[in-house]
Amino acid sequence: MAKLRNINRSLPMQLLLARESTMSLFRPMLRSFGLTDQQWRVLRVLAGCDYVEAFELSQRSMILPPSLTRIVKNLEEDRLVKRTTVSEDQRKVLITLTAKGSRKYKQVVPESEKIYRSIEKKLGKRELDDLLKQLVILNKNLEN
Amino acid sequence: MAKLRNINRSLPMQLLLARESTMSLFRPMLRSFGLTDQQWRVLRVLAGCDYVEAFELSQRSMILPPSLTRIVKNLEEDRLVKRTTVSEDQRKVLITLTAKGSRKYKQVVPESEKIYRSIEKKLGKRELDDLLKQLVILNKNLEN
DNA sequence: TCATATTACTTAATATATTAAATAAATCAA
DNA sequence: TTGATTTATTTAATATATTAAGTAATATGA
Repeated sequence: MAKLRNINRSLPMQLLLARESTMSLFRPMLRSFGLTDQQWRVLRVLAGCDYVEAFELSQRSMILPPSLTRIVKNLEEDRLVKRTTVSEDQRKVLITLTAKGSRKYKQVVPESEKIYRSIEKKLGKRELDDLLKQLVILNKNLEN
Repeated sequence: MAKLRNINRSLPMQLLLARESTMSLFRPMLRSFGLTDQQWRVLRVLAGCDYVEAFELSQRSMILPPSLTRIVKNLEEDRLVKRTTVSEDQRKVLITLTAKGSRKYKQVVPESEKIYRSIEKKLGKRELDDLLKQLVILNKNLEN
């Protein structure tokens, strides 16, 4: 019978496993702040600039527009972000962090970095840097 | 303001991006066979053995039990898999591939390998092997 | 034996992913 | 200028993820 390559030699499966074993270290911390993984990705992008258009936010947080619509709606209900429209182009929606959202972000950052450093310790700084470098190259070479 | 590391230096984000850029190459092919990513992961595990218990299938396909329940139900409706119980322990559910499921699997394998080889070509075989090796190490070192 | 705990899985509730279709504003072409 | 197209986002429908709770079968211990 035609057989597929073993899990250990499957790039998609190893990436899935790696993403999961990594995120499982951050998830309890994020949950303790009442945040989902995706909500944190959104806050993180917003913290880097004054406002972002929905489409750009979608790309930078790696969340497709339909999901983003709901996620932003939920974050808005939690008063962590605010949506506004611009008169120049009324199709566009600008999203910004509220003061409350900014405070939340500042609370999470040091905890996130703490976890990151523990990963660095487990894997070795050089090994981690090397892996990151290769992932960046892969992402560049496979981008459509 | 406390700032988080850049996306390019974030392991979770680079892994997410890498997983996505890789899977986006397989997805259209899987869809053309009427399969979701997760359904394919299930078929793939089942093809490797005569039958699997639900819990083991859950682990090996990296799908949590509640999701697996529905996915197997859908695959069963499509007549690609079959569920049976054993009299020794009536809590357990065994899942097996049907003849139709096995045919589907055999159709997908060569297409999957074709895509895999094109990735190998884009990234270079040595680079890909090296990356895989590092991911396996990461997964071993971070496993709880 | 019988109450208790554990195991294996399912159900439920909420959040997200994916694809297609809809909507509304802006742009373009004749 | 107006009808067609494009752009930006949302809605809809179905599939999956996550966490907690529920159910039924099995194992354990007094």
